[in-house]
Amino acid sequence: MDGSSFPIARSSLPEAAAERLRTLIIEGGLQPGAKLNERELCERLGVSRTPLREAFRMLAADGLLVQLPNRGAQVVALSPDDVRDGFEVMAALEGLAGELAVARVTDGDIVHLRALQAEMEAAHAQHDLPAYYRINRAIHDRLNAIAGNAVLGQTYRMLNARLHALRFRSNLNRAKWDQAVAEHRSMIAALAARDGAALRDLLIRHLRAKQQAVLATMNNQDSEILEGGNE
Amino acid sequence: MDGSSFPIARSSLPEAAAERLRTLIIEGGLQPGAKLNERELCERLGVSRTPLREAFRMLAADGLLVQLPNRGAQVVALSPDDVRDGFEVMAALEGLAGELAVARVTDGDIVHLRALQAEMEAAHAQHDLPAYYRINRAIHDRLNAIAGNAVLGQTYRMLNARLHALRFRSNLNRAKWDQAVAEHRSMIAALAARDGAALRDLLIRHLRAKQQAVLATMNNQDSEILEGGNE
DNA sequence: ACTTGGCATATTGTATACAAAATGCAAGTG
DNA sequence: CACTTGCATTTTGTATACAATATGCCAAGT
Repeated sequence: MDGSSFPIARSSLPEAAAERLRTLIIEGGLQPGAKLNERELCERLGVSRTPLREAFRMLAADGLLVQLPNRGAQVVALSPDDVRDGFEVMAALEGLAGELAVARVTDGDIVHLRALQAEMEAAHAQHDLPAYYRINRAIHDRLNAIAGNAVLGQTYRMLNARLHALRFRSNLNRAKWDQAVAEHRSMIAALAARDGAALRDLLIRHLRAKQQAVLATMNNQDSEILEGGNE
Repeated sequence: MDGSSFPIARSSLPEAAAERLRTLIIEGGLQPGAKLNERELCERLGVSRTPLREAFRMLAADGLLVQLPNRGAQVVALSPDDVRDGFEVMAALEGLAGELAVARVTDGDIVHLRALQAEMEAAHAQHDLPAYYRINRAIHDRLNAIAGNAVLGQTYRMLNARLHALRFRSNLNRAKWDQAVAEHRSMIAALAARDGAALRDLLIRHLRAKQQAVLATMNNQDSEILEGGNE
């Protein structure tokens, strides 16, 4: 369940195909709602239909695509409700991660997180949005790792994959970005102070802000997103 | 994501096979740690290997079995840590469900839940443990439905499937059973009073109690569970 | 002109044949 | 006698052929 006992490697053709598809979906190479032709994808990925279909099942389980019976698979198109719901659950999970992390965090962890925070502030100062996203994700992943709950980590990653595609499309304005960076600072402070309730609160509010930002962006681009991407 | 838009049916051979395997695993027909021979299962389920393997992928995504590369699939054997972690996440999710449910619950829902509660008390009075489990599950499912968060519902069901197998094996003693029934009564009261914080608290404590019960049972039967099932 | 039925095509679903990898056993060697 | 090494067997992984289902088009009828 935690993956720590896996002997050495964990690669296989279906997993590799799933990974390629995952990044294609998340980074926009495959538009939401696009239907996935098996043969075409077979050629593109250089695999046969059998492993590709297993990859489909994996991604469907992750919620990245839906499989209609006898009608193939298509990239999931999240409705505003799905986004609202997803972030609500993410907020609860992150809140739990915060509470658990406080109970297990070491001084070394704090040092590490402060270093990441410094990197984030640098990226912020240089207006480097991709770097910001990367470091942001690293911080949240780190927090989950500190929480030391394998099930939480797995659930978190799964949900995150689904929502990550959207965050890429959210246009973070300056004020919100400033605020997000400040929130991260407070979060690390709460963790260092071992204040679980405060950290939980901060994380939930942080996620709510992200939720609002993404929903606002979605509504602006709604027509565009809903119409596009079908063949 | 919420499944409400699915035209009519949702059956297919892989799904049917997955469903059969799921119940086999949950109800103990397949022991934890047991390795699944593809050909043998093909004959037992009357399907070919291709759909069976897709069923494997689905169940692996649900965390009900693990797939080792080139070494087949085996029923997951949850460690005590996995159980602890799983219930921790379940508690957080149920807590969220409680909060959300308070915001959306109707009087009709309350009537329905009270009816279920009455059934539960009857089962309890008659020492009908299977009925109790069934109704218990119905109540929690209902609460999740009222919460109206599709992502939460899906995540909940997935985790629940994993832990359900264990709950079957937990030997509920009289005192704990009494307490659980009483807790359900309080939960419905809190919901009727629209007291989200209280309901959240009750649910989390309720899950913690279950966690403790299952963990205690696991430790008692540890040797049995860990040794058994590998032919 | 619009709908409806049926046919041709394309696409998904399943079974199976073949390839590759792992497992277990036996024989040989230190 | 323990350990290793190679072979035979079993089991999993992948490709592909065949079947079933859906899709789109065209024609015929209202």
